[in-house]
Amino acid sequence: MAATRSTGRRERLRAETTAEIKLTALDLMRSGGPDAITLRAIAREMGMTANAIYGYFATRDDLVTALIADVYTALADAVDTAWADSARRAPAERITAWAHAFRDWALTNPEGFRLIYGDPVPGYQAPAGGPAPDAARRVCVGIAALADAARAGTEPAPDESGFTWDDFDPGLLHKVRPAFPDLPPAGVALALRIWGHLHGLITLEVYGHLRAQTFAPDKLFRSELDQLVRTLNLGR
Amino acid sequence: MAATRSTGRRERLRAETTAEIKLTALDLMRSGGPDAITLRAIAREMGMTANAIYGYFATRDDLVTALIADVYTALADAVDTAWADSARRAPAERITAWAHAFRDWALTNPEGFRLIYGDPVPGYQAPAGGPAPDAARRVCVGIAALADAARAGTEPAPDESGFTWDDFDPGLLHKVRPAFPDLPPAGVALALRIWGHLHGLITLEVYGHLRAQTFAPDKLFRSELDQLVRTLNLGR
DNA sequence: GCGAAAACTATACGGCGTGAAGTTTCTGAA
DNA sequence: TTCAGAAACTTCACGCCGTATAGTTTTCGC
Repeated sequence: MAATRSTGRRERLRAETTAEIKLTALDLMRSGGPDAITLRAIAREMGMTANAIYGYFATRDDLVTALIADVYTALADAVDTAWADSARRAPAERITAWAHAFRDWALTNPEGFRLIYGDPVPGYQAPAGGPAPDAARRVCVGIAALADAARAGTEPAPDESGFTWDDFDPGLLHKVRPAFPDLPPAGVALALRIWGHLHGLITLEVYGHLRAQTFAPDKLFRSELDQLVRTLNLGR
Repeated sequence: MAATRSTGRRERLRAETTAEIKLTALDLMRSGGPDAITLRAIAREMGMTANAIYGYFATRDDLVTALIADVYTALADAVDTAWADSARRAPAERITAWAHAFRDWALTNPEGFRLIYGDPVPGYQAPAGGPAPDAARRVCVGIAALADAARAGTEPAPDESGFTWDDFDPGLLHKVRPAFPDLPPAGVALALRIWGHLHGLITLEVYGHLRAQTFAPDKLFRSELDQLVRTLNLGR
């Protein structure tokens, strides 16, 4: 017990420093973009030496990986919350709420969005399996929920899509199928396609490509959602 | 005349070196990703000093901007060619051809795609107006052509979208409206939405997010196009 | 109180973009 | 043909970066 308490103190300090490093990194990212995440800048900000950080993260990439996981989790939390908060509403409204939560998070945290989905940081190599597969799957499952909610409002179309379970990552299916037992393979495909739709519009907007063409990206996004709801046969 | 010939020679050498710099940079990008584009590496490859490049590009960002313009032009050429080559086919097939050309180019040149649409290079700041607004608009016009081809196959739906010409960049409209005089504002919005759909799926695929979830991204893309053709009322 | 482990610093290396100054090469006119 | 000047290019320097190695200080468990 005494030993536990002692190591507990060390571990607590360690955890605090680890958290401070990540927080400082996120601060730097917010003010200077993902490129501003440098070990030396973090150390400078914290009044340490750059090498001290190596006691907490083996390499800069490890730190970035941890940041991606954290930020991705925050995104997943945001959309999950929107979904849960709209539990009593109609599917069309829930889908709209989910999608708006997704876009709002991205526009509020553009640097975080770029960290997750773009080239995070100069020379960064994502570790095998991706840095935040769990959060990524949470987002996918969220979209599967959209697809499932839609399916509930329409007759089960004959599955002529040609998709089978073998087309999808087992890790994803492991999360999706128990949650939505009636969702067919084509439903998962639909979910991924919807993901692509939203991701594309948001990415173009976050990276400034959309704003070069239209002054009303929000109107465009709403229009997209209207069309989505209509496509899913949820009525307007 | 003599003077012209002389300056002509200097200018020719200069143009050749400029081209060699860009070519070397693209080579480095292809083999090592956008991050590999460094002045020193280019110079090393060319047997010069890094500072010699400053005689041709004022900063590294200027070089990157020129590269983006070139690569974006290559992309625009690729999709324009696909569109032109399918001139005698049905709209549904043309749209499919265009979209496949877009995706094929992206998958064949993932580094170029990331250069255009991602964070091009550490610390790169795009100049005002974007590096390749012309190529970007060419791509947008291409998608407007898709939307216009679709519109031709369907009755003009009452425009309840709420879009007006004021919602769009004049530079874009300047190219789109003369080419497609009957396309309403909602048609431009549709074009941008389609752009978003394709861009999203392709981006997720190029950045590896999609492959983490499905083994059949191509099937997914075809499914997306089927749905697009159906949505546009172009028949199967 | 002490030995060990953990946390942290100092120094160094090579790579990066880029500024300033110096050198070579080419050119167009006297 | 020679020569001033411009253009092309090199050298050196600075301050960034990640990170490896070695040394120092602080802290903890006994």
